[in-house]
This record gives sequence, structure tokens and C-alpha cells, in this order.
Amino acid sequence: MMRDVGGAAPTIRDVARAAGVSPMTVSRVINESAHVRPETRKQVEAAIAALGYVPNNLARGLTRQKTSTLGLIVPDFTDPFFSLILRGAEDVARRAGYGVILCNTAGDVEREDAYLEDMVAHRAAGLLIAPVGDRSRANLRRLVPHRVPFVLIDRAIPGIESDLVQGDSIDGARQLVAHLIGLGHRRIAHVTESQDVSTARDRLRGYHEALDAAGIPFDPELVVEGKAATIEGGYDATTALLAANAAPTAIFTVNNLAAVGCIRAIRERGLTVPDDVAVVCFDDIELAAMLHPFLTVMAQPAETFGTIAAQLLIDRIAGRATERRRRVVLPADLIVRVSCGAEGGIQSNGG
Amino acid sequence: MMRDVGGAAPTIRDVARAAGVSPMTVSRVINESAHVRPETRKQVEAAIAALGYVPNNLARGLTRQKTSTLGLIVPDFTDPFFSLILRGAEDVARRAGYGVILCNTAGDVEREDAYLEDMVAHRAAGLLIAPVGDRSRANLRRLVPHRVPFVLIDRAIPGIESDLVQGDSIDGARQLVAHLIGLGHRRIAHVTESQDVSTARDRLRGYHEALDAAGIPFDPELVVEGKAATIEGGYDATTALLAANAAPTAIFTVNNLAAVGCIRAIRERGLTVPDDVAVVCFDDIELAAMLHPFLTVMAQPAETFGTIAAQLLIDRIAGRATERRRRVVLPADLIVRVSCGAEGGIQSNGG
DNA sequence: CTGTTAGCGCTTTCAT
DNA sequence: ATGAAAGCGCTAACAG
Repeated sequence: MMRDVGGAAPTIRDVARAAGVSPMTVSRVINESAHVRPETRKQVEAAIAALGYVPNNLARGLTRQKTSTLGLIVPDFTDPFFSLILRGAEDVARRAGYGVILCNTAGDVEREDAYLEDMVAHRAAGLLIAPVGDRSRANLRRLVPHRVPFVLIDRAIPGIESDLVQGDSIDGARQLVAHLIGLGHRRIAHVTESQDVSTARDRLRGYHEALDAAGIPFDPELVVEGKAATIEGGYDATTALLAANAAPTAIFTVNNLAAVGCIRAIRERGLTVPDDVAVVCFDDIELAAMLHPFLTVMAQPAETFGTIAAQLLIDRIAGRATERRRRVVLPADLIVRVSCGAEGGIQSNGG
Repeated sequence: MMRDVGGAAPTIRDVARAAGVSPMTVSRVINESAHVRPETRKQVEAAIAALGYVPNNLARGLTRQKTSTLGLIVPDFTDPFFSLILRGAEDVARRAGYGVILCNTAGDVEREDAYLEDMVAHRAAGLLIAPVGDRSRANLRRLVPHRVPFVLIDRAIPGIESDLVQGDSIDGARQLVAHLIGLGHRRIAHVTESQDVSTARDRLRGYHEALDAAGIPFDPELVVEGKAATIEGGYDATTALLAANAAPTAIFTVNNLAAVGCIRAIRERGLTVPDDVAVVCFDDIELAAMLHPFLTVMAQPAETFGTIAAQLLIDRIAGRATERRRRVVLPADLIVRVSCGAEGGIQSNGG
């Protein structure tokens, strides 16, 4: 097994020379074209192995005028919800022969914009984007002239007519709050994030719907908005809520991270979950639940968000997408544990 | 704000034509070369904006014979330990002007090999790798002729003389087991993974050291090896351990995910943690701990693993690394919670 | 089945 | 301070 140890990386010409054929034949071999005689193919393959040749993707992309790279852009990949999405998307992408570039916007629109431009510069074949919020609209619009297909994940943006994979936030929130009402709660607070984010708007709407259905009057004091759907955001909002003597008996938080911050704030005030305040939220934290089944949640099939979104994107890149716009809404699943104050730990489902 | 809406993406020539200069001048502008007259620069910048021009990274990389892309390769990015590493590395890389490509090997050596070849094909400037294990050696060796600098993260591989960032697994394990011994345990089991992984070997060694120091004889029955350091691996190994009537009063698992599986297995047998069996492990699960401070762990500064490793890699790429090989060992931190059976929840540190 | 030619978009080198 | 020429490694289009 000889190896090129000396100079620069071997090119397709080096392989051609070593195999006694033209670069074109080598190209046909590495691209699995049928029109190569088996013997010739073997010679070429031998030369490739001998030289340790690896095709240069940059040159390939430049010539073909397209790459097989997908960009995945999310606000935070340490959030278990997003990391599952990434895993699902990466898996599907790989199987379809696409590579994947990951970007973490940290919820910052400008950083998002920089990443988007980066993806354009890399000539990514398509993008999977969990946008920062409606403020991402301008960023996404800038994408249009570059003809980069993209699929939105988790968050819709009014005015952006792209493919979209999201959960049913309205109904999920409605169920969650209805569950609390069924448990006897009437002063139910909602810890949310900026209404710039579609999921936050939808969940607030579901909250309203559940209240209305039960004939419970809406109290604006019970809705507080954190800076973001993060631990800190949930903590700050809950602290403000409790300091204002809004006296909720239950809190519905916009997502899992906010719930963690919320619970911390409740406990710091010397109160107990669920005895003093019940807590429910969107999105599960599976690892935590396995250690201690505590949080009652509306679990979304995060990994499936990723696989479906990747599939939609790949179809569109391949021109297999006929419709102008496709929207997939995935149902969430109510998992009742103890933080809501329900007895036992029944695991019902909302299929 | 005119935009190119029609044809293909504008090239540097289009910009040059629009600005009435040569492509070379445009190149100088986008690369921030000093030798451009301010007026000329402005014209060019105006043309760039008008056309919505974004430089083609493929062409750039091809010409320059190098890219500013780093590859990050880990076994699983839904594991909180690795997702923190990724966040840290991504952050540093971005700041230094590098893009980042993420690969998830799922603990599969062949998949790892495929990714590595992919990174070579992309002409990545360097690689950050948390390898599958010693079996990755052949994969990494194949990298050498391609001259791709790489930094190993978390796991060392005998015979691979690369830069390396790791935790002090031996001492961390020793402390963890010593803690259990201090609590009165003498039948302490160790749930580990394949000894192909350096961290698993080191932690087993630390386990031995602690036992020896306390004069507790080693019982091979108390060491069980799961398929991987995953929830399932920990579950299976613990199930086997308990079925064998090894009767441990405490278990030290090789990492956090294995601990989750371990605890599940203990509970399924009708036993309680920590009353019947105490459990401690390497690596924290911060989200779970915030909800319910339960698991006693040896916490590693995962994000710092990522930032330091990225820094080492970038230095080496830039030729700023003088030494042949640099090894950084980061200390871990003992966090005592309740799963070990210690009273209270004292948070000591092993700085 | 195999080879030749041309060019993808950019930057390096060398002029001016 | 600016430009012209050449070429990075590959493949599309067209021979043969």
C-alpha cells in the first residue's frame, strides 16, 4: 500500500497518469458512471488507492455549479429539542448523500444573517432553518435572489412562503392548560417569550382558547414575557410574576428550558412544585425524565421534525416538489407526570 | 436597492463590470486589501450591494488551496457533554473566521471513516475529533498523508501523537470512588464501556487506585462492561450486574448516560437509589440537576474542552504551534448530590 | 468506451 | 493603485 507522502494532494491528473488513462476516465470512475470497462475501472481504482487520492469537493462544486451540502441553522444546539432535530436531519441528509453544516445563531438575528450569507458563499444546496423569530424575515428575504431553497423548522414567519415543519402549538397549549383546569386550577399563569416568535404566539393563543372554553376570564397580569425561551428567561419572568403577587396556582411555560428557570424561581421563593404552584410546559427533557419523572409536558417529536424537514428540502432540491409550499404539522403528546399536581404519573397521549 | 433577480448568481466579473474596474480590484476590496483607493472602494462596494454579490467560497478555496472550514466530529451531539463541546468549539472557530462542519459518528468506526474522508474531500483546514475509540487509529492514520491537522478531544489514542484535550479521568474516578468509600461503601461496582476507549480505561484505573488506597480487595465480578457509554449500555450492564447477585452497595458508572440507564435498571429491580444502591458517575446533566439535584457527579468543563481544542487547532493551522504535540488536561469537579447517599447536597470542588 | 477542449469563479504573480 | 494572464481541480459537452 504505497502512499503519497511527499508533495501536495494528488489530483485527478496524477491518478490518470498513474493509471495510464485520461482524467475524464478517472472522473467517470469516481462518479460511478456505467460507461467504463471493468478492467479500466480496476486500474483506476488501483491508482486511486495507491496514491490515496480523494476528490476535491471544492473543484467539483465549482464545476458542477452546485454542492451536496445542506446548512442547518438553529438557535442553540445544546437545547435538547434542537439537538434532536439536528440528529434527525443529519441522518436523513447523510443517507441521501448530503453533507451538513451546522450553525448556532444563539438567538441573535445578526449572527443568523452572517450564517445565512456564509451558507450562500458556500453554495449550500439548501437550508434547514429554525429562525430566531419574525425578525428573521429580512434575513430570509435576502436569500431569495440567491435561489437557495430552504425549509423552516418549528417556527413560521408571516410573509415567508416556504416549506415548513412545525408542531401544533395552539392545540398543544390548549390541552396543557385544559389539563390544569381539569385539575381545578383557575389562576393559571403563562410564562412566555417574545411574541416575535410564532410558537410563542400560538401557545398564548392556545392558552386563551382553553381559558375561554372553561369560562375563565383572562387576567393580563398572569401573562409574563421573558427575554427568550431559556432558563434565564423563564427564571426572570417567573420572578417578576411572583413578585407582582399575581398569585397563580399553576404556570404554563412556553418551553422546557423556561420551565427549568421557572421552577428554580418558584423554589427560591420558598414555594414547592406542585404543592404551591403546578408547572407544565412544551417540550420534554428526556434525560431528566428518565432520572426523575417530574415535569408534565407536551412532548413534540423533535427528531421527526428534523427527518421530515430534511426530506422536504431534499425533495425540493431534486425538483421533486410540485406544490408551491408544503406545511407539515406534527401532533404533540401530553405526558402527565408530577409537576402538574395530578396523582400518580399516568402517561396519556394525544396522538 | 436593486437586486439581481434574473439569471445565475453574480460573479466577481459582474461586479467588476458594474463598478467599471477589473476583477482584481474587486477581489482586493472583498479581501480588505489596503491598496485600493477609497473612491474606487466605494464604487465597488456599491456594485456589490446593488448586485447582491456574495463571493463563491468554492472558487476561493480552490484558488487559495485552502479553506477556512473546520470539521468537528463527535460520537453523538445529543449527549449534553458533546453538545457543550460543540458549542464551545463553534464559538471560538467563528470568532477566528472559521466555519464549522459537524459530523455525528454514532460511535461507528466506519461512519467515522466516511466522515473523515468527507472532510478531506472538503479540504477542511483542520479537524476536531472525539474519536470512537482506539479502533479509530487506522482512520486517523489515513489522515496523515493528507496533512490535515487535527486535535483529539476527550479520548486519547495510543500511537497517535496529536494535540489532545482531555479530562483527568484517572484522578476523577479515584475521587469519586474514594468519596463512596468515605461514605462507608466497600462493595462498589463499576459500570463501564468498551476498554477500547481511553476514558473508560482511565476511569477503571482510578477505580482501582481508590480501592487499593483503602485496602479494599478488587472483585472482578463488580466490573461490568456495557456495549457503549449510553443509556442502553448502562442499563444492560447494570441488569447483568444485579442478576449476578454481585450485591454492590454502590455503583460508579463511566458517564452520565450510562448512569441514567443504570438507575433505571436498579429501579426496575425494585431497588431504590441511594437507599439500596448508591450511584455516582462522570459528567453532569445540568438540565436534570436544575430540575432535581440528584446525581452525584464528577463534572467536566465540557464547553472549555471545546474552546481550548479549537484554539489549539487554529494555532496549529496558523503555524503558531511550535511544539510537536500539546496535551491539555482539564480538572473535573466533584459535585455531591443525593444519589451517592451523602446527607444534604454539599457542593465541594476539586478545582 | 475513452479522450479533448473549455471553463466554473476566484486569486496569485507579475506588470504597469 | 490597478490590471492581465494563468491556473487551482474538476466535469459538461462534444468528439471519436
